[in-house]
Amino acid sequence: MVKRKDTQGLSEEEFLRQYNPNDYIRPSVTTDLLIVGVARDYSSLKVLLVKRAEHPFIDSWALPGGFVQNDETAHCAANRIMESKTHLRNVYLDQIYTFTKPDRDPRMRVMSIAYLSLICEPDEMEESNKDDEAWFNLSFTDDSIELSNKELNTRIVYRLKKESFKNGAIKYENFTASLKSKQSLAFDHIEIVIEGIKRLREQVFYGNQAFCLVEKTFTLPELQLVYELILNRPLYKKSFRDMVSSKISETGGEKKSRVAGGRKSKEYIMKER
Amino acid sequence: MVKRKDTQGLSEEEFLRQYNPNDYIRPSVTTDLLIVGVARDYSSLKVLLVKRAEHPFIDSWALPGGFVQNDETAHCAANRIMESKTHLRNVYLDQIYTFTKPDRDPRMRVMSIAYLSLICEPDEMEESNKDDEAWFNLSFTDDSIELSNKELNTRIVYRLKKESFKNGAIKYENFTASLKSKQSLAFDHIEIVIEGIKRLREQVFYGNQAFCLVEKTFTLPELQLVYELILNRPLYKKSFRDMVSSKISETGGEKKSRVAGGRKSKEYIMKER
DNA sequence: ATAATAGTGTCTATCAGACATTATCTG
DNA sequence: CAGATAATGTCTGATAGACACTATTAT
Repeated sequence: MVKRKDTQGLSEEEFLRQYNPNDYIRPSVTTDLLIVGVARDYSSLKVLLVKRAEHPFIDSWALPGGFVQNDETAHCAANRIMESKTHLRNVYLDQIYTFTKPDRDPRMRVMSIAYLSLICEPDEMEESNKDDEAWFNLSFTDDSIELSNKELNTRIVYRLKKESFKNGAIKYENFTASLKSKQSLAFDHIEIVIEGIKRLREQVFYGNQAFCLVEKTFTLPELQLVYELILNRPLYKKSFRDMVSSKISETGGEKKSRVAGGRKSKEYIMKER
Repeated sequence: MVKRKDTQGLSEEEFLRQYNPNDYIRPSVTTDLLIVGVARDYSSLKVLLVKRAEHPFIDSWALPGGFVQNDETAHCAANRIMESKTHLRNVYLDQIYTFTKPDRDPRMRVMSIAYLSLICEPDEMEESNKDDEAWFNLSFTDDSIELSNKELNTRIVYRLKKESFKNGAIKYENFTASLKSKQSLAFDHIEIVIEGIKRLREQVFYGNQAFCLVEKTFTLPELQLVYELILNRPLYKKSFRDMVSSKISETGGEKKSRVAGGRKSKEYIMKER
């Protein structure tokens, strides 16, 4: 086979030798993680935040993240960061969006590939409340988004405004956030939170993401609470049970709810296949 | 307000001055576009490909793309590339996925932020068949994906295999492609095509993407054909019309279909709101 | 017994699938 | 009129919403 020469009369080996990567801009690339869990009493969703010890945004809370290294994909980097923060492996991890505003980091051009992670580790969660790493309650309505931690006496609140713009022929709804509290999230991380939860809401009814937020065996009241937290609206018990019935099977076991009184719940497990 | 010093005792200005961006890997970042249109006779989806004139993958067909420049977002870059290729502005453009395999470009580390674009320009399409830029027919089944152009006598065919893997607690279906033709797509662009069409299929029923692929006014037979091309299955006429009825309104006009015989179609326009 | 929670039954409205029928156009 | 295409009618089965009712537990 004849070696094909290009427009400058170079073969592939010659081309690669003379090629100078510095002719193009080369931003730094990080992976930021929206790690979502559920409070032990199913009263709210939880998000893991870390307190920045360095400039820029020193002392602000941020999503855990880090630079993508040589010889690893962004997904590998997300897994690596995930394990270093939570000591969990093989958890749900899905690429959400890549954020590329030129000024999103004051140091230099940094693009961030955002990932959504869903975990169920209620025990780990409580004990891991260090000073620089904590689980925040997440509340996300149409008007506002709030990340709060009582022990740390910290509230991060943004007001949300729905804006619609055109994308080609079709209308597109989007949230814009404006800070309402003293504390704020570092960088553009509020946008990552918004985009991540939006995607989770869109997918949870047709996918099985909710099952990542409960334990391996679970009761239907528990699973329903998780759906309700994600969708931020109450669901009818019967309709919900009909909806999930094809995805689950009984284990035969029973579980007592944490509250006083009431009948025992049947225990279920996610159906294989 | 007192300037906050970090762990090394630096203020923010001092920190930014001593910060060295070269401490981290900095890949090149490109935007690649899956530009989708529809054949004038609604017989197939079309994808715009460009023939590579340089190494690597010289003479292979590739998705249009380019490096993200300083002071522009990836979305801006996608718009810029879009305009340079099609002379169209304000078309549908949606970020699909960011591809980051370390060896996806033999020259150096290049990450690609992939965008899906939907356009309706049947007249432009035909005339713009240059040697190094052409519209290919796209056929995408569960078994295979094929990009073909009759005038250029070029067929690019991949066999598809469904693979399922675990993402946390849930199963995830994925396509892996293996080349079946002499010609192939450059880089990992087949993965971009697969991911883009997958996303389009998932969204078209709940979103309004199909309206980007027909003209401003359209008939229901035309719109149904577009849905059927995207979903790769026939739809029942009545169910389809019930489904879209809330999204459209009659213009009062009528249109004759291109074929001989048959009743005139009513003309519709997408409902504002 | 009472309050609290878990689980079922059933009616309605909606909607996709399936197929049949009517309407309008060309030649 | 025949053949082709557009538009509509109607039946069925599945399912979400809404609400009522029964079952089981702790105090």
